[in-house]
Amino acid sequence: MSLRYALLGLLATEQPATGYALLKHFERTLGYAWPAGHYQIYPELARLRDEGLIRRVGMEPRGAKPYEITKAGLEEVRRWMRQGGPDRPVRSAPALRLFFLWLLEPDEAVEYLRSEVERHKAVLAEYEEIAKEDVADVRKQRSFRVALEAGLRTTRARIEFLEGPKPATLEP
Amino acid sequence: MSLRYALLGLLATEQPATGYALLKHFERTLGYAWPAGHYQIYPELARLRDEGLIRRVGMEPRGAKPYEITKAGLEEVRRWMRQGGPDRPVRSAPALRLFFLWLLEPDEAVEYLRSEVERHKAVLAEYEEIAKEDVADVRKQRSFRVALEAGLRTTRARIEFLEGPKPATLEP
DNA sequence: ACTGCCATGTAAGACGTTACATGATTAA
DNA sequence: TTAATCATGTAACGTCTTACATGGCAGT
Repeated sequence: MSLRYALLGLLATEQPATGYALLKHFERTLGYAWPAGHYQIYPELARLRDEGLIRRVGMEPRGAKPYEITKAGLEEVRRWMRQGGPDRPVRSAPALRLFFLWLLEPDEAVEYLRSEVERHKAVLAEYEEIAKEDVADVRKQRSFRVALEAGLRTTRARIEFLEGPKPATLEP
Repeated sequence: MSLRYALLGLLATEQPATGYALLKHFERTLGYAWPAGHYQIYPELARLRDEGLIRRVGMEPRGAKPYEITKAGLEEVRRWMRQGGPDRPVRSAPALRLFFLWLLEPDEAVEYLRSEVERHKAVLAEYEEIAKEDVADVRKQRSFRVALEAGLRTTRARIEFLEGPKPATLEP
């Protein structure tokens, strides 16, 4: 049920937007917190429209359909922000693999941890790229910087952990 | 598809175990990385058995059915560990909410961040509890301590972030 | 003409959650 | 005998992924 709030939140931030424009936001930033593809976005927008939480406005060139959030939609997403959880718990396959590192030969485990460091460093580089580009500092967009900062910090913490002296713990 | 590897990994770690015993492991430790309920575990065990990755052994008091991993199962989970991703991306509703903090009044936002700190501190306390109890240090269980340490570190990083000076950023 | 990106949608299947359902054993 | 915990399962429903499918417009 979080996808709808992601869409409502984006539409509250950037008034009229097409499904495609929203998709690009997921690819660039939001997707790090809640990934979604076009196959999910278009049907959900139709549902939100049917429920009166968003509405179609005008028309754009290639059959693009811009939407804006309604008063009811804004109330709905605010309600979600206020009442908070309980949310679906987070699932992470990389975290799961840590439990079973002993199944690998020690050198394989070391190699695995190294590859994880690389993966995280790539993510970090993407975050830093976004931090550079995204100089927008109007009130509405400041939350994006808060979210970005959270991403930067936890990613750095993971890298620190992965580069620490754990491999030794995995010897026989 | 990660649930099956979680089950195979657990069965590799603790030889004969019933579905119920595995469930308890999810509740206590594994669930922080990959939650699962009995409604998922029992059908998946049946599938793994049909595929010859685990097998039934003996019987226990109240209709409990102990399983152990087969050679094929061990190979399968090792394969999963080696080849790594691509995994399904992580979804986090709390991370999503950070993007839309501006929808709340500044004092509500501060209150929300405070409640998140509390939630994370509660998780941290649970991790620390597990760290105390779980003194098992046989080879097979050492990976559990690695996973635990990862959880401790990222949770601490999030608390540090949430307690930092962000609220100011959210003023009008 | 062709390539690439813009832009939207659906169908089938995999995966996950909630609710329903049942019975065995132990401790108070 | 009653409550709690052990122990297993299924059905209906919701969400997510993969694959299929289509057309508009711009640049080369």
